[in-house]
Amino acid sequence: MKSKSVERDLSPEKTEAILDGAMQEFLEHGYAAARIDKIAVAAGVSKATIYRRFPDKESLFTGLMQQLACKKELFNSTQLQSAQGDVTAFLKSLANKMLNNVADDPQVLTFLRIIIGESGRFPELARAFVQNIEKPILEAMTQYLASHPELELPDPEVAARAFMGTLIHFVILRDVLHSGDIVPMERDRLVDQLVKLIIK
Amino acid sequence: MKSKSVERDLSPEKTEAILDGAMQEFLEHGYAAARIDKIAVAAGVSKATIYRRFPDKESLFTGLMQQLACKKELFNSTQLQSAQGDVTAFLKSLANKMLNNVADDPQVLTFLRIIIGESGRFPELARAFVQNIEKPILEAMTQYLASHPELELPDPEVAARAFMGTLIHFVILRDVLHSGDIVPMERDRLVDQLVKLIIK
DNA sequence: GTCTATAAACAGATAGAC
DNA sequence: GTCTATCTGTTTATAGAC
Repeated sequence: MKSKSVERDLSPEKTEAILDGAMQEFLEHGYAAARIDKIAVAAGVSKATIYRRFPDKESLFTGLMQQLACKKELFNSTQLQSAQGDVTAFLKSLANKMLNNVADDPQVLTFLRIIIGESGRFPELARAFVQNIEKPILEAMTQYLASHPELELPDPEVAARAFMGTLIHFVILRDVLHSGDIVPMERDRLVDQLVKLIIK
Repeated sequence: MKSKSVERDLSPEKTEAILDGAMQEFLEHGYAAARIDKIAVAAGVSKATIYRRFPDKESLFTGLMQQLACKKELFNSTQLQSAQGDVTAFLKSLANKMLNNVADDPQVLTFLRIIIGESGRFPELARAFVQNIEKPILEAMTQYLASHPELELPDPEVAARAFMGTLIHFVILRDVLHSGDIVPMERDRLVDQLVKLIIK
């Protein structure tokens, strides 16, 4: 009665190693081009050991990605931690934290590529990402903006979307699509003017 | 002296059929999971006929996608055709046209998935997309906003990015990531309030 | 120039030894 | 429970016939 569902006396260390290796391989090559063989090598186990815990390649992929889509740490480290200070300063610092978070971490970019790239074949994965990552951020932003009536925002929810959408679009162009030089935009300028646009 | 570079007396009809079949297959399955076999069947030719014009799978893929990334018709059918009427009405109609364009055409969504999903392995493809699609739209938007000084926009370029970013983010959440029900937002409401946010 | 048939390599999944 | 060796089906790419 101490085993959870299917897993039964399987070495947790190897399971962890497999998930690590799978993450590396899937993030680097995507689903279709990822090789079970490579995952086994990276994890330091045999393929049979992988197939003892995961029925097939697809299960390994979805299991891993669903797990990743819940790790909020990956994204919003600082989720509206302290709504102190004036609104302008707070929004700027929030935007900067979000941009730093992806700029520093290439894995976050790769993760975004996979989520969007595989959203046609793995819609549930995309939905889990939105449910666990995007939705909480949007709701917190809306809440924050709505709690400041002096801003006189006619629609805080749309304002939150504009804020997030502008930043994400910026990241997609600059970092995901490698086009920071094609459509150049100073990061500080974007943040400053975006905040002005929202709160004025 | 009438052949262009490598192509030499190859049936243009079959080349066209191959590109059509390749588009179907690549858009549906992505690069790695696409099968040359399927492309040949869809095009009504043999695999050898494909390999006579394209050295390998990768060339076929990049050639096709680069071509697609130039077909602006796919996207902004109406590119600021007539800047007539008041600014509010014009921006709303522009936003609606953009949203209609992707809502109606699942191929556009699939194309976006591929561009982003493969941007790690095919950075030049991503850059071609930005150069030919995103950049012209952003520049035209900036130009339009800047040509209306009565709006008193401190930074038309950032305003244009906010406008585009909000709409694209909306499309990504609702259509690309299949999450319109998780983070619901009435389309007309978003457009109306977004325009207000920009021009007021 | 195009097709049929095939080569050659590979990848997902498993049987059986330990 | 884990590994080695292998099976089975598949896939890119090409050689050779027409």
